[in-house]
Amino acid sequence: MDVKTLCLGVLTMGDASGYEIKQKLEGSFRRFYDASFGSIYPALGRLQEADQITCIEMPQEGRPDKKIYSLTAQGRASLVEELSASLGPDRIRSEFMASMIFAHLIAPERVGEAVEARLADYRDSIEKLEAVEAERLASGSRFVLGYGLAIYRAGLAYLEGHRHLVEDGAGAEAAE
Amino acid sequence: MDVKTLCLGVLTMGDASGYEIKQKLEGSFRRFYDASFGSIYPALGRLQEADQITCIEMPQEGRPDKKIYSLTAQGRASLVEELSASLGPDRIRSEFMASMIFAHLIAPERVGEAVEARLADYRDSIEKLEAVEAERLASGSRFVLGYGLAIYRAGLAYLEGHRHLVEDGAGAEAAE
DNA sequence: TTATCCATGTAAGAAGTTACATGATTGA
DNA sequence: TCAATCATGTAACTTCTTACATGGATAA
Repeated sequence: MDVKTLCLGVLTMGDASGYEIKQKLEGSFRRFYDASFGSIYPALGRLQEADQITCIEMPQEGRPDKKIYSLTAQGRASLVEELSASLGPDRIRSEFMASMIFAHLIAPERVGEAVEARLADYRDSIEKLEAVEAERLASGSRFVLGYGLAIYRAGLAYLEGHRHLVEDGAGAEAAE
Repeated sequence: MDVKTLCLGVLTMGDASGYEIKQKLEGSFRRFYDASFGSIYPALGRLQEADQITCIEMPQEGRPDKKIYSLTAQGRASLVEELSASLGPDRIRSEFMASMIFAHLIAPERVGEAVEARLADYRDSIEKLEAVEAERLASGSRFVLGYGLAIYRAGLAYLEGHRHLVEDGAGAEAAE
C-alpha cells in the first residue's frame, strides 16, 4: 500500500492538511503503515493532479499557508477500488527475529539486552493499545486494534516463555 | 537489515552461491526477510570487494560458472558487530489490516473474500511451520520457528473470533 | 537558550524490485 | 511444446527516507 492510498484513506475520516495526515498516521495505525513528509507532500500533489483530491488554501501568518485537502468522488472511488483488489501478504520485518537465528554468535549480554528491549517494547505497545477507548471506535478500527493486541500479547507470552532458548548457552562461539 | 547482512548470515550456515543464498532465504526465514537476485548479486560483489567474503569459481557446462562464496574472519566479525548493535523495531506491513479499517467502504463479498484468503494463508503457514522437525534445529532457529507459530496461531484465533466486526454491516456505504 | 510545534516543500541518495539478456537440461 | 530449474548479471525504474531550506511562536 503506497503513500497515495494511505492519504486517501486518512482523508475519508475528514479533510486534512499534509501535516495533519502525518499526525493521524502516527496515531492509530502507525504499526501498519507510516510515511514521512518527504513522501506525503509529493503524494498529495500527484493526487490533486489526478483530481482525486481538492485543496483549499488557508492563509496563515508567519508560516506557509495551510492546504486543506478533501476527497473527490473519483478519489473515493479509486480508494475503494484499491481496497477491493487483492491484498498483498502480511510482511513482518523483524531485525530481532532475524538476529536471534544467530544468537549463538552474539555475546550473551547483548542477547539479554535485545530480549529485554523487545519485552519492554511489547509491554509499552500493549499498554498504549489498552488505553484506547475501543467502544468509541468504528468497528473496522476496533477490529484492527484488537488484532494488534492479540498479536502483541502472543508475542510477549512467547518471548517470556522461550527466551531461554536464545539466552542459555548463548555466546558459545562469541566467547571463544 | 540489508541484503549484505542477510548474505553474511546465510553464509555462516555454510558456503553457498548467490543462487543458493536466495533459496535458503526462501526456506526458513522468508517471513522475516527476502531478497531478489537483483539485490543479492550486487551485494555479494560489494562484500567481496570489502574482503568480507571470498569466492571460488566452479566451472560448469552450459551455464555460467558457479561462484561459491565463503565468509572471511572479517566478514564474520562484521556480522557479529551488526547483530550486536541495537536492533530496529519490528514492523508489520499488512495491507489486509490497513484495508479493514475501511471495511465499511468495501463491498461485503470482497471483505468476506479477503478474510477467507487471510484465514487460508494463516492455516497454510501454520501447517508448514508445524511440518518442520524442530528438534533438529539449532536453538536460535527453533526459537524463531516457535515465535512464528505463536503469532500465526494468535492471528488465526483472533480472525476467527472477530471477523464479524468487519463482515456484519459491511458495505453500508458501498451499497449506496 | 534550546527544543518543539506548526507548515510546506525540494533534492539527493539509499535500497530495493522487475524485467531483461543468455542458454543448456529436464520433466510434464 | 512449454515451463521450470539452474546460474549469473545489468539496467531501468520505483519508492521511500533523510537532510535541507524557511521561519515565527511557544514552552522548558
